[in-house]
Amino acid sequence: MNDYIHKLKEHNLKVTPQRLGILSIIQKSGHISIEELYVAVRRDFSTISLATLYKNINFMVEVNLLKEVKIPNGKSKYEIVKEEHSHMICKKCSKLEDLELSLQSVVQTASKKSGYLFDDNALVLSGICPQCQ
Amino acid sequence: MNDYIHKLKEHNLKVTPQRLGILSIIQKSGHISIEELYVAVRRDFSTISLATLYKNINFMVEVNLLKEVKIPNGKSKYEIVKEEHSHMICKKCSKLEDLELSLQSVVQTASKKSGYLFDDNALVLSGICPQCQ
DNA sequence: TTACTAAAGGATAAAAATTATTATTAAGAT
DNA sequence: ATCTTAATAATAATTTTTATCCTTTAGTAA
Ligand SMILES: [Mn+2]
Ligand SMILES: [Mn+2]
Ligand SMILES: [Zn+2]
Ligand SMILES: [Zn+2]
Repeated sequence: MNDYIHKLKEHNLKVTPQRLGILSIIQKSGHISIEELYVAVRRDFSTISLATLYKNINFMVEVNLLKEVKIPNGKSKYEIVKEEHSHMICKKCSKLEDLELSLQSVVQTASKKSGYLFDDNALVLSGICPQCQ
Repeated sequence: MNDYIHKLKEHNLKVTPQRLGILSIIQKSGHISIEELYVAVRRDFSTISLATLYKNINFMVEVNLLKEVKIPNGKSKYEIVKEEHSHMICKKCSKLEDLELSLQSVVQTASKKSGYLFDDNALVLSGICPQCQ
């Protein structure tokens, strides 16, 4: 059936229709902001509370089911956690896309240079997408 | 004298004591959040309005005198614009540090792969700093 | 220097974003 | 079917950011 059920239970979160609805919309959209998400979720759950949405987003981020993507000069978007990846954003159309890119050598260089032990990274490249060029 | 005077005039912003104070504190601190900045600025300008602070930060970001650094799981910090660089943040002590690192080959690879034309990037590596290890 | 003008500052209200509270509902367990 | 606890909805409160409006001041030019 739905994989979210498993993921939720895995993290000791009860499986509610609201949570499944939220996750399904985030999945479908790829990346979505809180406001966009609220509008979308309300199409399925007209009475859902904004507080419920915030609480769930926060929970899910805490248990690593969701990830916040911070956008330069823009509002954060949320996505379902998957393999580590970077992002590209188009300055014209504001489209946000995934980018699979190995940062291994960069991270290794950084670690050697600084003495830090890194276990996470966030890279957003900004520019103009092919369609907008 | 002070280099900020030149930078402000360059961007058609009037040179006020408040602005010089704000810039001087940001410079000294390296990276600073709005709240921290407000506390610090009020030591020099006890009556400065929070609105003035926000307005100035926004202006200065717009004219590229300041840059906002968005931190994963944390509040944004601001810094004086300088050469392009990346950042490292320690998950234990929350210290934020600059990291000079060439992303040229990564950006080039990304561009080839995606067709985007990139002119900006934001990379934050998260981990444990040497002192906290 | 003085006077003028537009921009900037300060006080405050308003708006937007997020979190807290509390009574009701419902998921998961027995 | 019942029970217990967590989740939801409604709402208030808090926090963050922006707008308004009046006063002050920086920059300019007599
Ligand atoms: Mn993504
Ligand atoms: Mn920096
Ligand atoms: Zn585009
Ligand atoms: Zn540390």
